[in-house]
Amino acid sequence: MSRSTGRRLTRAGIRDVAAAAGVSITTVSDALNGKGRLPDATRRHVREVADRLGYRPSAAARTLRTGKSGLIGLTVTTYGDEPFTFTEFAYFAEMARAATSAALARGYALVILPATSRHDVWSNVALDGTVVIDPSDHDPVVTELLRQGIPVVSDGRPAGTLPVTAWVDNDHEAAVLGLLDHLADSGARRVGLLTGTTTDTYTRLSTTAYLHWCDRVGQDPVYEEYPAHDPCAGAVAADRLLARPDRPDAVYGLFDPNGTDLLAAARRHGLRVPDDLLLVCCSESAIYRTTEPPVTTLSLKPRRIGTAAVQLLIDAIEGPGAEHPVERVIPTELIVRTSSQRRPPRTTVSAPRSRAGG
Amino acid sequence: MSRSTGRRLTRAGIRDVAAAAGVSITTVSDALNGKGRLPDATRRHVREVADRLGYRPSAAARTLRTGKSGLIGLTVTTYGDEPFTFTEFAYFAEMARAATSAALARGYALVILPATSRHDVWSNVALDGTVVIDPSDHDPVVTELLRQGIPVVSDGRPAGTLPVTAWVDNDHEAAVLGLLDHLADSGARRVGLLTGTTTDTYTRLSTTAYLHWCDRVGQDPVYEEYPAHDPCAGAVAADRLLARPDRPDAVYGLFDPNGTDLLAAARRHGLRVPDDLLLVCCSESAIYRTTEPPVTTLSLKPRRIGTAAVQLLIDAIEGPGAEHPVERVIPTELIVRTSSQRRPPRTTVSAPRSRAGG
DNA sequence: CGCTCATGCAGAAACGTGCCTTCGCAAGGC
DNA sequence: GCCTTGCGAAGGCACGTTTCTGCATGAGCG
Repeated sequence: MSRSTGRRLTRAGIRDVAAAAGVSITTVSDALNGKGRLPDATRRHVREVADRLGYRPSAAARTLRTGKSGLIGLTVTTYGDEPFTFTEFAYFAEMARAATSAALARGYALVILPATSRHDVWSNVALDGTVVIDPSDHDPVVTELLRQGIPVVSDGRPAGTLPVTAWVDNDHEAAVLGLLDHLADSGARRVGLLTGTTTDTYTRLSTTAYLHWCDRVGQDPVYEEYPAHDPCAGAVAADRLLARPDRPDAVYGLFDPNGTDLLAAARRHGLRVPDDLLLVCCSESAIYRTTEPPVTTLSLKPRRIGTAAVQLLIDAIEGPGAEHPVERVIPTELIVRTSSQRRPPRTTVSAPRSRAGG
Repeated sequence: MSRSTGRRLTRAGIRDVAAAAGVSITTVSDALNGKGRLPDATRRHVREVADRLGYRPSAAARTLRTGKSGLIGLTVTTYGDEPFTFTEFAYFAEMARAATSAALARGYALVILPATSRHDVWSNVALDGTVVIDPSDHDPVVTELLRQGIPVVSDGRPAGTLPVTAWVDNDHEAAVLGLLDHLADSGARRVGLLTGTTTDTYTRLSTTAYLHWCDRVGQDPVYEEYPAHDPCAGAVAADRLLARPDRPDAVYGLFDPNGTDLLAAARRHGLRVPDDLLLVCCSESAIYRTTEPPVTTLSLKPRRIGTAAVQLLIDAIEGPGAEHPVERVIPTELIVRTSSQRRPPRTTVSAPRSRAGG
């Protein structure tokens, strides 16, 4: 009745394929999904008819029936109201890219969602699991997802006792300690830090590692803070750091743009890099290969982070998860360039924990 | 029967809310969605019970019933096999960020999908519409989507007669012509081009605009091509360009990293910027504000592109689309810095079509 | 008083799959 | 000749929601 009228108005459904092929709905479903016991002739016939009608199974109906949507959420952190830290630092872009690639390779697609609790949009999409970036201690979104039985993998070790399914992170303390040792090996007498006012785990761990290192080697800490989400504040903070009476002769910048900011500040203050000032910053950008001089960078390996997070998440989705959260630590890489070497370079790439290199 | 057993095994459904509130399913649905004619007392009561049970409507069921998923696809171009151009150039990251933000503001979420026809993953997600980046002439994915009645908005004016719902683009010819005029105004005698071997619309339009300009001013074209997806090839091509016997005294680089590549190449060749070589590149990166010297950049305004594309798409989804494709041209912005000025700077920002600036 | 009409709510039909159950039928063992 | 076995395929329910239709009830009105 109403079915015969909807000829070209609606997309072809599994019923139409069954009718056109002269078989039942079950047979069509089994033939297309490779299930059941059917002779190859029937399978081919059904597939051919389905192709001819341009049949596409309804993702919504399949999701409703099977409970699996093939969608993975990826939270993007928001500073303030509107803007998303997506390209603020190349880290996020690289990580998202790797995560997208890894998800697609296993038949999943990524959905970009805001870390803030935009309730309407979160509950409007059926998620098989979620990757969250640096969740806060008692993140309401994460808690709600876990309550619903949806696996959550965190990029960044959760601070409190947030019961995530798994987490991936670098060993930030070890990375910073190794990097500071490298600067000291290069002849640094007083190492300064350019850090952020934000309270995220990365900033916190890196800063405390710096303070511990200063304590260990008996140096007074010399650091400047600025709101990392403000692209202009970094240049100002770099200037402040180099204008101090206790000016450092080596600086580590926690954020991606700090390298160019510090280079520009050094030029303004008449400081030569690396002769008067040693420089390292944490960055994933390739531009530091061609700056004048090339800048030593600490890479957090966002591609490996993103890939590992998605792999762990899909493993948890497809297999029943373990009781305890799975932990995976990704090693960092210190890419040594001219800016942190007072003597002719010995090696180009070194591991972060090479402490015995006296 | 089977319903009473699934107490905590399954999430609370609308039935459970109805039973707990002592009303019918219809009343629950109407109360939560603000439809129907219900007294406020009933509405509040139902909302309260739903909250108490932690009820979350099933996105899959809603999508199946209403035909709207609240999901928008965003294609990412792939070079070769695996890698996605996501962070290759800051353009994509900025554009995706703005698109995500605009979509979320209107209650939609973005799904990242590969431009190549990964059939399984495309048909596994229910899309209300899609934004495609620079589709090829007869893109099979776009054709299939349009056949299913799904709106498609293109970033980049479609080359052939691809019947997209709408498209957003810059006026690349005008931008390049204005930029070359600016270089000529600054005293350039022979302007070179660093371009790509790829066949995408942006590269093609920009290159032909350059050739037309050369033809108009009576200059022999001087250009070098390289595969834009290879991050190392740009530095080599920049070197080639400056090593030519007919070395240009001004260069425009089509891609984001070309600025640093050309600066490094100029240093190697002993050329001072801007005294011996004027420099402009197309980039969205903030680093060119702090390079030595700061580099003039052409911005394609990816934030406005991404926002406009999503706005047009959602308009097409929610209102019945017009017959003819909607076209929107976003103006570019030439951000003039030291690298393209031989004389003391007169202005910092100028419109691309300022030709009467003798 | 009987008729209309607005109000407040319930019943039930879809939406398009996946899968569990059943069922016919032909062949083979007793 | 009857029961078992296995193959091939059909019937029908369930997933959880939206929404169309429709039934009571009480008030307004001629």
